[in-house]
Amino acid sequence: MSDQEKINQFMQKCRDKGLSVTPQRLSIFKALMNDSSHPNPETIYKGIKEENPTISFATVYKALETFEKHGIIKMVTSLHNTVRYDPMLQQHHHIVCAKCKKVIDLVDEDLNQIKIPESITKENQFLDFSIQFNVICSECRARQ
Amino acid sequence: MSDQEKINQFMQKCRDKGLSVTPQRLSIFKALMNDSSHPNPETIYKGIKEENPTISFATVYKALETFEKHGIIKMVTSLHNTVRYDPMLQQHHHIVCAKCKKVIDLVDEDLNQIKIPESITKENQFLDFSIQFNVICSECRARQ
DNA sequence: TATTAATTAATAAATATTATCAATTAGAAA
DNA sequence: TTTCTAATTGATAATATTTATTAATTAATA
Repeated sequence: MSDQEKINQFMQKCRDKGLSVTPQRLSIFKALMNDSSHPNPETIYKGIKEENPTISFATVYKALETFEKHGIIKMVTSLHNTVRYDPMLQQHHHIVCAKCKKVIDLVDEDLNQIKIPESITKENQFLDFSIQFNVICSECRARQ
Repeated sequence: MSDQEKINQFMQKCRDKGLSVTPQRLSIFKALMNDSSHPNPETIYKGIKEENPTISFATVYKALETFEKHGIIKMVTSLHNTVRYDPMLQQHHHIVCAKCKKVIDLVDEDLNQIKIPESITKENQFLDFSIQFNVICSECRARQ
């Protein structure tokens, strides 16, 4: 998809969701749309403030939150708010509630049998893997 | 494994790694060892300060970091330091460097075919899943 | 073009994490 | 058991990240 197509799609999504297309939001989206480095708000802010010297850091934060909430971009780090620890050392997977951030362990031998792509082991020192299942838990679903 | 066996194993690991077994560390480990809620440092701190009223929050932070570094516990949130965004909406997976926190996208149709365990879909509203491959990337490995 | 609700910029406040350092203590050695 | 030393702790300051507030501005609709 060309840049222009991505931009058009972005603007269409905003209209569909009732979001204003502001120059700030467009600038933030353009900074992210071809960036595969999974940047954080600060990196995006620094990347656009030359072109957009009056933009506020809080605007970047809020725009990214808004885009995510409306499914325009994804959050890599759904559990970033605080570090969380797990005493279980054996391989297992996590069921994560997107609302309340509850994390449930899932031990499942079948899931451990995934074939690790060679592209990973060729380029890197492989350590381990874990699957994150994103859900809305029954409590949160009931609460809606 | 009984609680006492877990504690003995913990103390043995500490000795093996040259870590002192302090009352504070023991208290922190005991709070975590049977806790499957994936707590954060604050929750652990609150849970033990009644028994251990002089313990400092920074001690809890540091002990947890130390345990993790030595493989005694696991961090659920290896990318918690800041929120990070991704413009790619199609299903994909992430290769994460444990050292530099670089995240590389991996689109792999085979990996998308995992059979979702029924225990997940029965109890929750399933949204999606993503596999995180933890590695040490070639740059970080070269740097060691 | 005028109106209005949404958005922005600036900044303060709140929250989370890390660093510093003097005092204390665990574990090794005598 | 006591002494010694390096590691650890507690207290707190510093930093980083995120969220809230609010007056001014602006995008989108009529």
